[in-house]
Amino acid sequence: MLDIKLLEEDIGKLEQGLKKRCIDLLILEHLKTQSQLRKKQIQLTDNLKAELNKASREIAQLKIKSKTDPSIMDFARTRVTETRALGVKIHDLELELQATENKLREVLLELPNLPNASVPEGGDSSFNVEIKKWGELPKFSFTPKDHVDIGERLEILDFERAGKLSGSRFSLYLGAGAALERALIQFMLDLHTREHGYQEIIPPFMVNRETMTGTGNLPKFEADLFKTQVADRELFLIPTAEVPLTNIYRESIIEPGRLPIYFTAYSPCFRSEAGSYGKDVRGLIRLHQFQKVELVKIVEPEKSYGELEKMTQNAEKVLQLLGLPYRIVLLCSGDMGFAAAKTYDIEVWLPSQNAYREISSCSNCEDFQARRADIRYRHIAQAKPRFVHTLNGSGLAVGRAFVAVLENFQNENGEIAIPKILNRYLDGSPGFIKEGDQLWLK
RNA sequence: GGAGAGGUGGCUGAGUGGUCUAAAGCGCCGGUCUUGAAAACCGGUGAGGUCGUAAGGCCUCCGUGAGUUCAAAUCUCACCCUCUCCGCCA
Repeated sequence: MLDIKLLEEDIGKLEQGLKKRCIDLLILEHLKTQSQLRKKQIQLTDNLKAELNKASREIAQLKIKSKTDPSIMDFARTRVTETRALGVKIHDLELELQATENKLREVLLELPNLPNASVPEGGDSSFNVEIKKWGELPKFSFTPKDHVDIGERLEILDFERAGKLSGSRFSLYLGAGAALERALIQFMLDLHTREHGYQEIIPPFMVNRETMTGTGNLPKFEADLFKTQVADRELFLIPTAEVPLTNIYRESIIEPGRLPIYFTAYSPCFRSEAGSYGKDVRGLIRLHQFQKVELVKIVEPEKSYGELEKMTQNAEKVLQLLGLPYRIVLLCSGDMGFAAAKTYDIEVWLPSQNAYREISSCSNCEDFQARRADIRYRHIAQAKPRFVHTLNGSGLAVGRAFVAVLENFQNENGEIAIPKILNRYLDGSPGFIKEGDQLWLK
């Protein structure tokens, strides 16, 4: 959520940022009108409330005095009658004020975050800027197969049966496939907790409306989510562990010395993928349910951009250790997510597509989510609370890492050389063949 | 699913219609004392909104929402959450 105070304090920043986001600036006029109306209504009702409080105290005094002096009773009754009308008036004004505040909040909740100054301006992904490339692209003396062909031949993936169970855009991992997916998860979690200093969390995979609103998934993107309704209880399946992790400190003030906070979590992620019909329908690339290891940071504002660089490096490290070639792209303003102020995408090389595909997205949301979720901190004891900055990144999307391993490390026979870093998780697992210190899927 | 108890400031906990402007203790901050620290003593100590250059004033917040009343932490209703016991269950 944007800071309404920017309207008065730095309208230029607001205009510039929203323009970069391709938002019609007319909305600002509406906000200004509502904001001024709100202040007037507050002043009016607060003054009347002060009057009411004063009258009530007066009546209390009169009642005490009337015990010794009955002649005051009539006067007290008159005062009560007079004050009654005041209460009714205040009630009406409060309803009006509430309506104004609701309208204001509705608009604010639908406005995206302002892009950081370093973010390139542009309406779509063609304006993204490649800033780094890592690794050698594999050279094949044959036409590389895609992960679906490889996986189904090895009998570690079965999309037909997944479709029978749940419909399109679901996956079924079998045997060594399931073990490989699990090994990737554990490898990523171990790396982030042991080497990078993240605390591992197992969060709820279903959350309530407030939690979804805190990270910015609601109210605007309800159509992207799976929702359950049991009795009168409404719950949403998380589209990423970012949602529960970031909301852990919702509506709280973090005491001095606790920041920075680093969380990592494995979770399944559920996305409706409405509006992506026909896109990536084949295989593991775009599913209603996929696995992901997520990174979340809660930090002091001054440090958030340094933390974004570090977090991106933490995600890169996973690909480096797996030996998978990738590049990093700085997203332009039009391609960034709703809550982000700056985003790096990490894209892994997929031979079957002859292209880099997103496998991680690392964002600094600055105080956008903190303001929505009311997450504050104290720099020192007694200091006035300030909003924290929140960051999130994939570390990594497990299914896509699985795809990248299958496709980059295949040979002509459709056999897969497993990255050695996974040996400790897979050595001895059924379906893996060992040659020297090299594990194979054959 | 059934029965019962309860939700008050950072924490413990008092408060059953009007000096509640929320007691007390703990914690925290500052000070006195001390070579230093502890103890003791003294003082201070929540969040948000709004007006104001400021000092400061006013308003709101006792799980959430609605209601009764001139006046609600306190009374009424609904909901949420926590705990205990029973049932079911991994």
